Amino acid sequence: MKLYNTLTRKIEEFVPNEEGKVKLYTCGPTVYHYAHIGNIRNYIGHDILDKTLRYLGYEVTRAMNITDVGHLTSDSDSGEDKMEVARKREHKSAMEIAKFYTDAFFDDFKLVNCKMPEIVSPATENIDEYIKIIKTLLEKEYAYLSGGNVYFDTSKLDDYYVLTNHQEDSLVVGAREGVEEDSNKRNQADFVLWFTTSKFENHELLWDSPWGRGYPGWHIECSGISIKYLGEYLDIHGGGVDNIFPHHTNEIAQSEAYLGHKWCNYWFHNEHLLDETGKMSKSTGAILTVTLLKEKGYDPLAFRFMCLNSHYRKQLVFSYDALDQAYATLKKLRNRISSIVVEGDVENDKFDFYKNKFVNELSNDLNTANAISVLYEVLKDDTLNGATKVALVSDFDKVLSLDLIQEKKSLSNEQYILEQIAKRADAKKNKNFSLADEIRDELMKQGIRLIDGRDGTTYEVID
RNA sequence: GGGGCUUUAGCCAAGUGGUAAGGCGUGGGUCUGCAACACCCUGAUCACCGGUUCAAAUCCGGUAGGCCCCUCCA
Repeated sequence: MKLYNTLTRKIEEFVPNEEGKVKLYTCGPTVYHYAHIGNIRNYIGHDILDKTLRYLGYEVTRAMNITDVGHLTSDSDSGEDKMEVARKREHKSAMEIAKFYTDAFFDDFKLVNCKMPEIVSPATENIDEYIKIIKTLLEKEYAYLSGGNVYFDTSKLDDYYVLTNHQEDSLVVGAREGVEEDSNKRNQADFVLWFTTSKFENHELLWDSPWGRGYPGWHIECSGISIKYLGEYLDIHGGGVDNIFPHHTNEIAQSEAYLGHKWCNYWFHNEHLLDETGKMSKSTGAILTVTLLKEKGYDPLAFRFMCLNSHYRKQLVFSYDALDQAYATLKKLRNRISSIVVEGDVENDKFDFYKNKFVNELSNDLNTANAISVLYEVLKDDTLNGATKVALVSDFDKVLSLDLIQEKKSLSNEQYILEQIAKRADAKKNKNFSLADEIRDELMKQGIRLIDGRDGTTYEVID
C-alpha cells in the first residue's frame, strides 16, 4: 500500500511498526457546534483509509477523540473557549452542549456509512493522562511554568518544524486578525499545556492539577488519548490539512519529548471541501450538514460518492450541481446493479482479476476515483456472469460503502400492481391513453415505475 | 512577508515521459401511443510562455488564475 506521508512530503510504501497490524488515530470533532459537510469529508477520507487497510488484511485499531473542552480562539489566554460561547448561546451546561453535538456528529457520521472507530474518547475523560504527560515534560524540562500556565518550550527541540517547511523567523505573529501574542511565552512558537489563568469568567469545566485548578491546552488531548489507547508507537495519525500547523506539529513536539523516541511514522491529511466562497468553516457562520442534505431529499451517500469520485488530497468545491450529478450517477449505478440477473457460480479467476485491479487503485494512495472506474469495468464486461458481477460489487462495497446492493423491497401489494398493469394494458389496447397514463402516474406516486418492453410491462420499485 | 497545494471537455475527474480512462450532462438514434427505463453513437491542440528529450498533460524555469497554512477550524 502506497500512501502520501506529510512528514516526508512523498508517496511511500506503508510499513506498520508491527507486521499485519495498524494503529490509526484520527483527530475527532470539536463539539461546540454541528459538523459541516467539509468536516464529514475528512472522516470519509479516514473511513476509506481504515477500510482499505482492513480490506488488505491488516488488523486495524483506530482511536478518535471528541474535543469537548479547551478550544480557545488562540493559545494565549485571551479569547473565548468555544464551548463557553456555545454555553452562553444555548443556555445549557457544557456537558449538555457536548452531548448534543456529539450525538449530532455521529448521526451524520453514520449517515455517510462511516464505520465507528474502536475507541472514541472525549477529551474530558482523560485528564489524568494529560497531567501525567505534563508532569514528565516539566521534569524533563521541556515545559515551564509562566504566568500560572504550563508552556511547552519549543526551543528545546532540534526540529520543531518537521512537519512543515516553516522557518521560525518568517512566521508572522498575528497574521490573522484578532490574534495577540502571549507575553508569558519564552519563545514565539511555545504553546500552552495547562491553563490555570483565564480572562473569561465562569469557565465551567475545571480540574485540579499540581499547577492549580484549570483545564488542558488544546494540543495535549490528542497526544494523551493516542498514547493511552494506542501505545507509544503510532502508525498513522490523520486529520484535516489545517491541523498540520500548529496542532500536529505541537503533538509531535510534546509526544516525542515525553516518550523520548519517534512516535508516529505516517501523517495523513485530507484536503478541504470548499464552497463557492472558499473554505467552509465551523466558526464563520452558515453550517451545511449531512442531515440538512438529507432533509433536502438527498441520499447522504450521494455526498460520500461525490467525495470518492475525487481524491482526498485534492480540494473539492461543493455545489448542488455537483451533488445532483453525484446523486443521479449513484442512482443509475444502483439500478444497473439491481438489474443484474444472478446466475451461475462465481468465476474465481475473473473475480481475482478485477479484485486485484481494485486493490491496485486503492493501494495507490487511495485512488478512489479509479477504483470506481474498475466497478464500471466489471459492470460492462460481458464475459462475466451475473454471480461474479454481484460478488465483485458486494466485495468492492466493503470499502466504498455506497449501499450498491439494494435490498429488493418486498411488496405486500404485488397483486394490486399486477392488476393495475393489466388494467392499463386493456386501456392501451382500447386506445384510452389518458386512463393508461393515469394508472401509470398513480403507481409512480407509490414508488412503482412501469417499464414498457416489447414483451409487455414490468415494474421496479424506486426510492 | 514566508511555506505549501492546485489549473485536463458544459460538469465531476483519471493520468507521474510514448501520444488523452471512467462517470454525469448535452445532442442524435433504437424502443414507445407519448414518456420513463435501458441500450448504441456523440466530445479535449491537457491555463499560458519558454526549456530538456527522438518523444512532455507528465520533467525543469517563468507568467497568470484559484485555494490553504503562518497560534479557532477537518
